[in-house]
Amino acid sequence: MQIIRTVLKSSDGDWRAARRANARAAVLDAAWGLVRENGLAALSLRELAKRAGITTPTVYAYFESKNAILDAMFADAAQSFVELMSSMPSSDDPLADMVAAARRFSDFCVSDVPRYQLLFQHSVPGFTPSPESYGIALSALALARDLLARNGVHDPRHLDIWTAITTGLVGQQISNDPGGDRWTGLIEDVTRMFLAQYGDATQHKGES
Amino acid sequence: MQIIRTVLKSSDGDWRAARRANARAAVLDAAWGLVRENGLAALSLRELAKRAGITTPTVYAYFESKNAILDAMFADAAQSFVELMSSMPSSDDPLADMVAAARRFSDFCVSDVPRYQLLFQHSVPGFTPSPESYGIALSALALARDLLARNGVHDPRHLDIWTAITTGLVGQQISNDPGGDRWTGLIEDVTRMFLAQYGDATQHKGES
DNA sequence: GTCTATAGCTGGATAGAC
DNA sequence: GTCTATCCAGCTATAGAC
Repeated sequence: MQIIRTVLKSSDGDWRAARRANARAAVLDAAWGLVRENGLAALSLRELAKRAGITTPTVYAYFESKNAILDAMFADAAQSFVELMSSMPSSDDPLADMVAAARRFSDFCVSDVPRYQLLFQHSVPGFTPSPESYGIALSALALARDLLARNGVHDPRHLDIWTAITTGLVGQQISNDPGGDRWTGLIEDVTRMFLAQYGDATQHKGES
Repeated sequence: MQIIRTVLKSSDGDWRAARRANARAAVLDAAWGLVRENGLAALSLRELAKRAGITTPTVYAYFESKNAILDAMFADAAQSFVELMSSMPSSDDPLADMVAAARRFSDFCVSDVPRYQLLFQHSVPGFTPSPESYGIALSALALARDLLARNGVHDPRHLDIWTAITTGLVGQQISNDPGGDRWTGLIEDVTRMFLAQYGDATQHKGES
C-alpha cells in the first residue's frame, strides 16, 4: 500500500494533509481486503465503509465516486508493480535474469488475483483508469522492454511475444489451476524456448 | 446456436418439445445478442426478456434461473468450439497445421469476446458450469491434445505450454489491442518458436 | 468530517389471474 | 404459458443536521 503524499507549504497544512492521506489509505486498505476476499465485482461502498469503520457517506469525503476508488487502487497496483520490477538485479546470465523476472511477475499476479485483473485485464465494467494512473502502468511496460534489451531482445514484436507468453502462463494458472503451479512451474522451460529463438546468444532460425 | 433436442415417445410430444426447444433457443439467441453488445456483466433478465419479446416471468418458463441461462450459454459455446476445432484438416506439414489451428482458435475468441470470457476465463461471479456443460469443454481440450500428438508433441507439459501461448496471444489481443491484430499477427512466429523447441522435427536442446 | 435518513434505480425471483 | 403486479434485496449517491 502506497501512501499518496501531498506537498503543502505550511507545516499546519502538511499535518492536516498527512491525516487526510492516512484516512484515504485506510479506506484503500479496506478496499483491497474486500476485493481480495470476495473478488473485484464485490466492491461495494456499503461493505467498504463497514470494513473501514465509517459510514457510506463518509467515503465520499475522501473519494468523489466509486470509480475514483478504483482509480486509486489501479494507481496503487501499478506503483507496487513498478517498484517490484525496477529492483530486478542484472547479471551476465540472460536466462537467469529473465527467469527471475518472469517469476517475480507471476508471483505478483497469482498472489493477488483481483489486483492482477484490475491492472492487466481491465475487467471492471464501466471503469477506465485516468491518464495519470495509466501512465504509471505504462512505465512498467518500459521496464520489461529494458529487461529484454539487456538480454539481447530488441524487436518490439518479440517484446509482444514475451508479454503474451508470461501473461498466458499466469492466465492459465489463475483460470485452470488456482493455488497450484501447473503453469507457473513451466516458466524456466518457456524462457529457454523464448531465448533459444529470439535471444542474441543463439542463431535466429526459421524467421520469415 | 445449437438447438437442444429432447427425444420423446409420441409424435405429439415431439412436436411440443420442438416448439419448446425453439422458444428456448430464441431466448438464448437474445441472450447472446445482449452480451455481445454490452458485455457478460450486462446480462439481466429484464433486458433479456425485452429483447426476446416476452416478459421476465416468462423467462422462468424456460430456464429455472439466471445461472441456468448461463449454463446453457456455456454449453452452447463449448459445442460451437468443439465443432469448429474437430473439423481441422490434417496435412503432413506440422507447422501449417498448428498455425491453422491457432488461427481458428484466436478467430473464435476475438470474434466473440464475451463467449471467450464465459468459456475460458470463468469470469462470471457466482457461476460455475454444470458437470455436463463442462464435459463438453473438456472434450475440446482433448482435441488440442490430439492435434499436438499428430504433430509430434506428446508431453502433457508441452500441451500446457501450447495452451498458455495461444491463450496469452488472445488475451493480450483482447485486453490491449481490441479490434486489431498486434498479437494475433504473431501466431506464425510463436508456432515456429514452439515447434523449434518441442516439435519432433528438430533436436530438443537445453531441456533440463 | 461524520452522521442519519433516504432518494432513485436495477437486479433476481415469485404470486396469482387468465 | 403468458401476463400484471409486486416483493425484497442490493447498489451509488445525496440532503441536511450536527
